[in-house]
Amino acid sequence: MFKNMQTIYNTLSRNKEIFTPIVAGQVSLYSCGPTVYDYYHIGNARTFTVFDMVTRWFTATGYQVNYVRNITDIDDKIIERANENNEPMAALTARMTTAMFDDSDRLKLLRPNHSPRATEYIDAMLDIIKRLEDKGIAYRASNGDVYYSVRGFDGYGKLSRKNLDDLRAGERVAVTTEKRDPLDFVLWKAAKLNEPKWSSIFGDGRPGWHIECSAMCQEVLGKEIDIHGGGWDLQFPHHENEIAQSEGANGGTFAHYWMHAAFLNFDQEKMSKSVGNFFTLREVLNKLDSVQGGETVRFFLMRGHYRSEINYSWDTLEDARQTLLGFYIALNEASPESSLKAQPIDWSNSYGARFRAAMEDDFDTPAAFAVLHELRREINRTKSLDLALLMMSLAGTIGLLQDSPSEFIRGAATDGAFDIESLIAERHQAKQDKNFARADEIRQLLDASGVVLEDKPGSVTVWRRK
RNA sequence: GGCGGGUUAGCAAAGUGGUUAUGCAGCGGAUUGCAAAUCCGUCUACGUCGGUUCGAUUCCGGCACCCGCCUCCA
Repeated sequence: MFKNMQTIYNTLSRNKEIFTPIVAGQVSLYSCGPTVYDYYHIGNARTFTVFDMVTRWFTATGYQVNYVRNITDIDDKIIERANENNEPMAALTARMTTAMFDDSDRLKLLRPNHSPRATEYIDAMLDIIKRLEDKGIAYRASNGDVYYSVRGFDGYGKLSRKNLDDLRAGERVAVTTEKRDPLDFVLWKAAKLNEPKWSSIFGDGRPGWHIECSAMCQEVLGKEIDIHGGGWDLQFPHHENEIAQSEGANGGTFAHYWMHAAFLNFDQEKMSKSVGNFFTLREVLNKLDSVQGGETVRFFLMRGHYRSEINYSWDTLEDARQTLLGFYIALNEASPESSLKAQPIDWSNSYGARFRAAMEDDFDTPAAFAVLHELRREINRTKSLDLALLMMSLAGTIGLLQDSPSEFIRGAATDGAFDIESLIAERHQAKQDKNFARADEIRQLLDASGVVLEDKPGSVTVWRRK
């Protein structure tokens, strides 16, 4: 039933190609999730939003998507933070996992089909490590760690197009004498004092970071998946290492397509926790209107193509909000009373066809939005309910414009201590009395507290948030 | 040093070998008591130097600048 072309940027080939799933009509998607030691920042939010968009789009066009986003709940940073907080590690990760889902709900992210936690897959990790050891591409070091031997896997570097000798030339990693090659990475870390540990045939210890994703992906989705995603910074070494581990242990092709979301920058620089120039999503949302904020951030994050870096600033966020508001105003004008519900889409429609063509060209959301803007103009011209339904249905395929227009445009309660309706009534009377000075005074009063009045035909005045 | 990405009008952001991207802002007009919203119209582009071509922002090469990865990182 679904025959149209899909192209996905494939970082292995550098070319756009026709997307061909392993099983017709189904998409298995694994995206690296957060390490739950703190609230996540809006850079993380971008990546999550990208894969939420991908999931929704595939679903909207007839695929059955199995979307997995893991939760890393064992890691150096978690241990460190738990110690700092004097809090049990499990309490910290539980708290941050809950916060992560709360924040994600506010961003209107769909819950992934599965959100596996690393600590629940230790056995699967150990099993992979054992198989790698059996194949001679993992080895036990004298300090009790188990390492992956990058020289033992032919394809090492194929994703990030790095070669081992170049990497050696620029080596900046402190060389551990335990490693046979400086680029070998740890699969199993020998237990240390006061750190969580699991017993294993390799001795007590805990897993390295990279093996966690290989194991969770394999256990939940299988040894071969359609799409693997994450942020650009994960391409090397994390994803390269995942390939080395999974293909090293299982053979075959681990992931058929790799999608990497570009960075969200601040002051033209990558936003990251290690640099400290980051804003948490909840911090940003708390500064925005509680009704409009979530979708504003979501829309802002999708205004750039997922492979292009975008810059976060208050101005670009506000620009996104104004634009989004314009869509909702058009919907509200077309359907002031009833709330709209997304409908099945007629893709042969000119707008639908072009929106779809844009999305199928490697998820070109900016081009898709251009089509929505055309629709918006036509809706404003005609007040067509059908077109309004089409616009919100199209936008709905990627999780936008699903709120009640009348509620969205008004936003949360205003901070001014005004009875807006009675002021509107008073202004209406003033206008009838030709007392325009008072009428304007009322409008300015409300405007100062962020409420805009609009006079409609038939002596109707409506208000919305500025 | 190795590898990768980028440079589009005031800002944001797509895309294309020749024909309007788009949004926000600006300007002119319609509408309005005045506004707002909306509609109509409209001005600012493709880093730089060469090459290929009838024609390049778009392909190729050099250069400059910016960013990222190579260390935990979305």
